[in-house]
This record gives sequence, structure tokens and C-alpha cells, in this order.
Amino acid sequence: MRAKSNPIPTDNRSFAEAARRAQIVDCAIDAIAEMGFAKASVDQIAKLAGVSKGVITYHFPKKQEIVDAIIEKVMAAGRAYMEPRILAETSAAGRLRVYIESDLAFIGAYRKPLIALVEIAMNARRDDGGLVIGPDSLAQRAASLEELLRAGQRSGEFRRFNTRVMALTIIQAIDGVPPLLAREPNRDLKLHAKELATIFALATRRPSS
Amino acid sequence: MRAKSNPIPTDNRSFAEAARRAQIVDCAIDAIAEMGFAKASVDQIAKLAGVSKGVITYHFPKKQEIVDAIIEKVMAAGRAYMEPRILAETSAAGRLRVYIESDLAFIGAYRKPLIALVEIAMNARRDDGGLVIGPDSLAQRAASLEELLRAGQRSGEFRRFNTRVMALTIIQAIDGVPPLLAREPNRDLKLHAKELATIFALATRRPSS
Amino acid sequence: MRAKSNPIPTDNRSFAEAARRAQIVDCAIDAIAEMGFAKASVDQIAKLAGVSKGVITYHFPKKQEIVDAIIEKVMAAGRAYMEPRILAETSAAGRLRVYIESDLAFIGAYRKPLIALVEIAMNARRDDGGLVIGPDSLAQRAASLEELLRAGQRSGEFRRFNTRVMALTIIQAIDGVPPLLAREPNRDLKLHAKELATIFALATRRPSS
Amino acid sequence: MRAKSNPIPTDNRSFAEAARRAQIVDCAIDAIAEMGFAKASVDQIAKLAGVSKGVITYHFPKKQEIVDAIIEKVMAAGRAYMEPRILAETSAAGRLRVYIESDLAFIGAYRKPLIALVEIAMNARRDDGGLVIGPDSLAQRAASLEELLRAGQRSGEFRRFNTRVMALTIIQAIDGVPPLLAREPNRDLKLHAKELATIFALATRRPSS
DNA sequence: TATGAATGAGAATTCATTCAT
DNA sequence: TATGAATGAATTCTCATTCAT
Repeated sequence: MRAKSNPIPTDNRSFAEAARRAQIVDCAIDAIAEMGFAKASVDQIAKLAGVSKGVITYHFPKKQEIVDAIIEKVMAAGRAYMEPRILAETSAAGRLRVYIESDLAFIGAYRKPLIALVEIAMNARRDDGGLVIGPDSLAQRAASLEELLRAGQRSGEFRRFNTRVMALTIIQAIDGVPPLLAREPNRDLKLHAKELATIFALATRRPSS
Repeated sequence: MRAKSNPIPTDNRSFAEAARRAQIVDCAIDAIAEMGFAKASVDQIAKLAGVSKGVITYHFPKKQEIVDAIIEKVMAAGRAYMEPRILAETSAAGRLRVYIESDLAFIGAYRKPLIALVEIAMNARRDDGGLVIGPDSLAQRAASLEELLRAGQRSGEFRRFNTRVMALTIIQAIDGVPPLLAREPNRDLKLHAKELATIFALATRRPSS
Repeated sequence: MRAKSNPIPTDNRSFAEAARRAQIVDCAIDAIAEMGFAKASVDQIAKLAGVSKGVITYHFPKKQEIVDAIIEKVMAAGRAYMEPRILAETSAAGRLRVYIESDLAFIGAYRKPLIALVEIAMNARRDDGGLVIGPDSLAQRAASLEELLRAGQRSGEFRRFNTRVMALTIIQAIDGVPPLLAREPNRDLKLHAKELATIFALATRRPSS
Repeated sequence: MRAKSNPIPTDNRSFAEAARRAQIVDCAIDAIAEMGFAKASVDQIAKLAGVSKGVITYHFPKKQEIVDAIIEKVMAAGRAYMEPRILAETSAAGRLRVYIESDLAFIGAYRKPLIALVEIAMNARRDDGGLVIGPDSLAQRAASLEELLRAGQRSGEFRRFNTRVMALTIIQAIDGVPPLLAREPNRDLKLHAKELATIFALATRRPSS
């Protein structure tokens, strides 16, 4: 018999709270992925979650907070999935390949959340009219990828090219996949990833001679 | 009594009608490009056009009809711009290069309409929830580009690759440009086009030996 | 036969528009006076007006605009009623008496609008939390009355007193009447006015010897 | 078994209970005074009190009960402050002067509670729409003051005037002070009281000869 | 054709109140 | 007692669409 008699009620509360929030976030992801951002009203999310609308607004007083939670959740999951795989590679070419392959693998595993994320990226706007996932977010991802590309150029693995355009092109090739999946759920992501990896391997490598 | 006092009145009507519709479509493009699809209400479009809301609904009983007209207008303009330039090239590689360069040149010349088109592509949904610019539209563009790519493979100019993935990647690289422009209006499109052309030239060409 | 064939359609429109707005403002006055500011929702106003809620928001996109219209209407009516009567008096004492009597007469004639105005003054708050009829408004009325009082002091009709406190006290004595009326509709306003006039005549006049 | 091991447990409870209620009432006063009646929700009061919302509803099942408690508390404090001071005076004129001066002194010492009380008086409404601080409450205060005024008339200190109107005017002059304070916290209450006392001394006193 | 008034559905948000733990 | 989750009604505002003139 363990001494640990404490039923950690506080943690239980936190846990229940976190579970509710997670449930709402998941239902919001479903709603946005399935009917689009514009139609995913708080009512619809509540209906999907099987709770009253008030529950949603109790846990997320502003709808934007749900959106922020979705962004954070999906982004964090993506980073957690991709980063170790990328860092396990030592060559720039290997890292680029794994960047593409692991992102597409992640997309394959998180289809709906990513479809929702794309919906949010394209539609969600702040009160002032600016996009919620704005230039900064894209620029950050591009900058991180450019770093990888520049490293390859410095090491001589990659040819000279505009790292900005290359990075954006790669990101767009990847970001275009969730919508494709929404339209063709049976698309072969493994193949897609392999082809993309080859395309950008050829586009970046240094001419042999 | 003057001769020819009323020449082709019906055509005049048609002409006036067409002019009105064109004016409305242009204002709708401005509205969508500037405030996003969700905020571009019929009221806003009417305000921009300097006419009463009734005029809009008279010429376009359903808002969706305006959207359809925008899509048709911009798509047609794009085809009119690109097709002769592409067909002027004889090699597959040349056509691919011109495909990319002429599309970006078109985007540069039609910034607002294309930003509006992207807004529509991402946001507009039919009553049943389906996207207005759906799989079919993308599939059509991809199919047309695939035709070009397959021709290059048949002629031996291009290596073996999955034409579907390549076509989608190229289209995504191009379609990603209008949002970039919205965020960075001074982006150098000439450079961007040149880099993209190089990327996909390297990615498609047959290994030399 | 006059050339003036113009049936002034624009004015007709303006007239219909103005009539609608006036009707809505009147119904809003009724609603606020009868159920209080907090309960006088747009729905209630629409119900009182016998129109749909949309009509209200069509003519007054923001509820605050109705409130502003009420304030302006009642204030303007009050000024129009009181000013000529006050200016017809030549002595400061006479003007003060008429100020009080004409304001109470006006209140008697415009009971409901003034009850509504008091509700608004006490309850309506801007988004930032500040009162809609704030310090400025009261200060302005007080300043105007102080001017009258100071004139009486200069001319020797009035004794020395703090004009600010006197002005505020007189205004409060008057502003307190609409709520009294709401509670006791049969209150004798003539008598009330006469008593108030006497009170402030005695309170302001210069000691005789 | 110890003697007196549990001395007056019920009273302890009562005491704790009373303390909690007092704390809640005080926080509700703060909330109403600071953000106005309409914005002072149960949530806000709970936040100010640093307790959960449930605590509020446990002690005051209906929000109206908090409001009633505030009214009772402030009114009682006012009576406790003013009554002995007034009764210490022997002349009617003296009592009237002290009535005014002690009420304003009380207001100066209890700014927030009185601002809250005024908010309640103006805004709070029962389910049936009637004001919470209604005719009866005002009538009671007026009646009490009328008694004082009539005593002065009977003793010959005061002239003949309508005691109802005079009482109401005095009360309104006093009740108008808390809102003034809310807007101008540095207003000189001593001076204000002195001026008011003079005004109503002059307005009530019997003509000398 | 043109106007703009009218409509009603649906959006987010606030809030007093209830209730299980 | 205390907690805070849950509820559902109410409120303001937006907007596509209809319609009389």
C-alpha cells in the first residue's frame, strides 16, 4: 500500500479542464476541416462536441482563442515530429530530403488538423483585417529552411540559387498537399514525398563536373 | 426625324448590360482582393462601384454568380495571355520555361484579380459546403500541364518522373505567388520567375550522360 | 404653367427615410422610457415599431446611433422650447425663473422622451466604459446657466454665491423631475415649477438692505 | 472529552458566513462603482473578491440579493452617520443645515458605496421591470425630511412652502453629488455643503419682517 | 433598369443561474 | 462550504436575398 494517498484533486481539475479544451479543439478541427473556416461556427463546433454552446465560450471566451489553440497544437506536433528526424541527418541534402519526407509523413498522419490549419491560414482574420497566420509565420518557416539551404551551399553540396525562392517553393509544394488530400484522400503520399524529394534534390545539387 | 436614330437598340442594351456587369465584376475583384472574401459583402461591392445594392442583385441575382464571373474572367485572361506565348515555343523545355515565366508575368500584371482569385479559391463554398474552385479546376490545369510534361518525356527531353506530382508542384509554386505579392508588393517577379524556371528545368531534364 | 416639373423624388426618398428614422427613434424612446435602458433591446424596439429587427439595423447600423439620435432630438427640442422664452426676459431674475419654468413645462410636454433621456444619461456607456452623456454634457449646461447667474451677480440682482454649485443644484432640481413623473404621473408640474422658482429666487437674490 | 470544546459553533459559522457576505458585498460595491451596474457581472465580482463564482451564488443565490444587501448596508451607514448629528441640533434650521452637511460629509467618506448606490438606483430593475430603488424609497426619505421641514414651519422658523417640493429638491441636490464626485474626484465637498446649506437656509427661512 | 427598404437567418459574445463533485 | 463546469436565453451586429416603387 503506497503512502501516496493524495488524490491530487487539483491535478484532476487541471486534467479535466485540459481534456475538455482538447476535446473542443479537436471538434473545432473537425468542423473547420469538414465545412471550412467560414461555416465552422461556435454552434457547429458545440454540436459536433455534443455540448451546449455555452461550454465552448466558457473554456474559450473568444473564438479566436480556439483558433490559436489549433495553430499551436498542430504546429507543435509538426515540430515534434520533424525536428528529431531532420537533425538525425548530417548532410544538407539528407536534411532537405528528410524535411520533405517527414513533413509529408506528418501530413499523412494528421490529415484533418492540417486541412484545418490551411483553412485557418487562408481565412482567419484578426479584427483589423490582417491574416491570423500572416507574413511573419511564413517568413519564419522560410527562414528556417533557408538556413538549411545556405548550409548546403556553404558546404558545397548545393549549387548557387536564391535561397528565398527555393525555400518558398519547397514550402508551397508541401503546403499544397493537405488540400490535395482533402480532395483525393487516397493519394499516395509516400510516392508524392519521394517525387518531391527527387525534384528538389535535382534542383539544389551542385552540377557534377 | 433622323435616320439611324436608334441603331441596334437591343445590342445597346446588351452592351450597357455587359458594361455594367464588367464594372460590377471589377469592383468585386477590388473588394475581395482588399478586404478578403469574407468581408466583401454585396454592400461593400456596391459601395465601391458607386451604385445601389439593388443594381448588383439585379445583374447578379445570386452573389455566387459574381464569383463565377470573376473566376471565368481571370482564368480566360490568363489563358489568353499564356497560350500564344507557350505555343510559340517548340521544345518541351522551352514551353515549360515559358509556362512558368508567362504565368508569373501575368500575375505581375494582374495582381489584384489574382489575389481575389486566390481568396475565392480558398474561401468560396457552395451551399453544399464544397469548394467553388474545386478538384476539377485544379485537375484540369494539372492535366494540361501534364500533357506538356509527357510530351517532353516522349521526346526524350525530360527524365522519367511522375507527371502528376511534377505538374501539381509547378502549379503550387506559381499559385503561391499572389499571396506573396499581397504581403510583399515589391517582390522581384522577374527574378522569381527565373529561379522557378531553373528549378524545374533541373528537376525535369534528362541526366546528360 | 411653371417650369418646375421636378417631382422632387429625392426629397420624397429623404422624407420617407426621415420618417422611418423618426418612427424608430420614437419607438426607441418609448421602449427606453417604459422598460429602462438595459431592457430596451433592438428586438424590443422593433417589436414596438411593428417592424422586423432588420429594419432597425438598416437605418441605424449601430444601436448607439439610435441613442445619439434620441439625445440630439430631445436636446434640440428643449433648446427650441426654452431659449426664446428665456431671451424674452430682460432681468437675470426673470431669466432664471423662466429657465426653471420653461424647462419644467417642456418636461411636462415631453414626459416620455425625457424619462428616456435620463435613462440614457444614467446608463448608456461607450465601448470604453465612459458614459455617453458624460461630464462634458453636464458641464456645458452648467456653464450656460452659470453665465446667466454671473450676469445677475454683475448687475447686482443676485447675491454673491458660488455659481458652479448654484447652477448644478438648479440643474439637479430640474433633472430630478422626469423620474418623479415616471413614478407619479399626476404630479402638479405647474406647482412644482412655481415652488422651484421661488426657492431659487430666494436663494439667489441680494439681501434687500 | 473537553469541556467547551466546541463553543458556539453555530455562531462561528454565522460569523464566517457574515464575514463572507460582507466581503462579497464590498467587492460588489467596488465592481458596480468602477464599471457601472451593467458591467458588474457575478463573474467580475467574484474576480474582484478573489473567490470562485460559486461562492457568490452560494451566499447570494440571486444576484438581486447582493444588490439588496448593498442598498441596506449603505442606507444603514448613512442613517447611523447622520441621525445623531441631526438630533444634536435643536432648531429646525440647524437640523436642516446639519442634514445637508452631514449627508455630504458621509458621501465624501463613502464615495464608492454611494456611487454604487446611485448606479443601482438608476439601473437595477426587478423582473417585472420596476425599479429596485423605487418610489417608496424616495418617498420615505422625502417624508422624513418633510417632517423636519414641517416642524420648522410650525415653529415659525420657516416660511410657508410646499414641503414635498422642498424636500425633493434638497434630496436631489444631495443625490446629485456622488455622480459629480465620480467625474471630478477633487471637488471641494466642504464648500459644496456650505453653499447648499446657504441656498436652502435662504430658501426656507421666514421673511424677517 | 435602378433604388434602397425590408426581411430573417445566423454569427459571436455575455451572463445569471444550476448543479455535480 | 466551495468550486467551476455547464446551460441556455438574450443581445448586438452582419449579410444575402426579396420586393415595392
